[in-house]
Amino acid sequence: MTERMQNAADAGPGPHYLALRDHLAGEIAQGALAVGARLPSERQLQLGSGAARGTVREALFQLEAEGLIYRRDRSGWYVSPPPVVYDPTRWAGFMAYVAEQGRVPTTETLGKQSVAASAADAAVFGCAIGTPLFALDRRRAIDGRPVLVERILVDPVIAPDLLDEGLDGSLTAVLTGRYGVRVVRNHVEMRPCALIKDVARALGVASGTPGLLVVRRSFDAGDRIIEYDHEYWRHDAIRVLVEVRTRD
Amino acid sequence: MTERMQNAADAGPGPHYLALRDHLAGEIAQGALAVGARLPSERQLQLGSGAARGTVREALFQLEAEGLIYRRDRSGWYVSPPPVVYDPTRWAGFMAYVAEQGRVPTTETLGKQSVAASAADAAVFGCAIGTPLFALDRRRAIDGRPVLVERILVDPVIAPDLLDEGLDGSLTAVLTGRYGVRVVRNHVEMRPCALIKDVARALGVASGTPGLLVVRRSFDAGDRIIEYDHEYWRHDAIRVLVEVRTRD
DNA sequence: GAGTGGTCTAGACCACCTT
DNA sequence: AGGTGGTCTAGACCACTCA
Repeated sequence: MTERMQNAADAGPGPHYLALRDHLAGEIAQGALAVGARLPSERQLQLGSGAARGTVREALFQLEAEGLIYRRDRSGWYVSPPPVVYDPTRWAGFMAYVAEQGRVPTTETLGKQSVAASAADAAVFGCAIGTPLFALDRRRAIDGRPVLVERILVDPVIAPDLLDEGLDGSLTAVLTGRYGVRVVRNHVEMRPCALIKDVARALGVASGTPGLLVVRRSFDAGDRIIEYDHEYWRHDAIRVLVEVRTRD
Repeated sequence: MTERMQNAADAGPGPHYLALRDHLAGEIAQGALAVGARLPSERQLQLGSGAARGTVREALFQLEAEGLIYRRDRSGWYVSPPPVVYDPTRWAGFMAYVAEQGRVPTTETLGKQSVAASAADAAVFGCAIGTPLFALDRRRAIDGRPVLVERILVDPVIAPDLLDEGLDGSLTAVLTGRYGVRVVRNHVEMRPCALIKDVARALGVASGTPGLLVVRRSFDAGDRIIEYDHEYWRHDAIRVLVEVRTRD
């Protein structure tokens, strides 16, 4: 379907950068450029295509936006691995569902600290601005490639010694096992965004790379917020899937 | 949070295009550039900033990727209206949930025809390749601004005279009211994509504009597929929200 | 240190939208 | 017809990665 709707009318000549895009996309589809393979350098593509470097880069940006390739800052362009499927209705934690799909998940804690609640945080936690909250910054990778960075906020009242725990696994498991918390409701919000500044740096991507922002809020039976999580994903690493039974 | 994580370390000078981005983002935040307002032309921004036009365009692309502005092909750059919230678990149809949010939805039928099932379609419908299917192409707008184009496939066996119906409203309503179909399960898949070719043209955007692809499949109680829908959204027009009660 | 992508310049012509 | 964004060229220097 994507192919049918978006590749119709391939006939016309169109811009040069789209011709180069089609050429590279073809090599990826045919396997001449395998998953994870590095593309020729921009200057080599320039020679091969006779275009200016800016035009070559436009073709590469197009493929990046489509999720076919990605870049490692100042290292090169590479063919993207297939995305993992994320189902917010069957939330099992990153480590679990990535492993289930035959991939190797890893988590790295970038920092843990106590921060003062911003106005927005205070609204979510129902506390006063400036109230201390635990903030956990993590980077997660699939098959060694960083795919997201996240910041999780937790109310210290719920997990007083959280920052002393091992936090490279499932945070939900820690909250459940160690603090007896029971999550009964998840609220998940998603939107395309651009990865910039800190986030881009942490993921090793160029600022402005397209991404997906996933905001998760977990609540217990008393509707207390348990986790407030912002995940910045590389947009080509994730596919969201929701399965819903219509209520009668 | 977005602000906290992404705007930290604003101190450094950084690239010129990010400085211009910050300037324009500030004007939008402060309301100096109102929602729907048109930005100065690229050449005017060039004069104001002393940068080359390519640099100005980089700043604009950045803001576009963040969803703050959008372009009308060869007309200009405009401040994006706020997104509508889409909740696949409370699926009520585009016309309904857009109106609920105080916006004005419209639908336009671009074409309706019988097409032969592709290999992918055949797999979804459980039919042979080449089997005739009804295809409905529509464009939908919010407050007059086109936000998505879609192609819906329906099995003629389920709705034999579908193409003779009025199809500018809710298709699900037609299938339910006229053909007695009952949808009990929805399968929704989402991923960032690039809007290219036909889709870009139909939305009046430049090829390569970032978008969101939503694929919906509806099933009845007998697990027969009722609707198979591909929606290509402008990425700044939609925000996905899922609310899930954890099963016990 | 060689090579890579990241940023930037200063032009140019075109297709298309707007008036 | 004039202005807009879309495409393209042919350079340049820089920050960074990698061997």
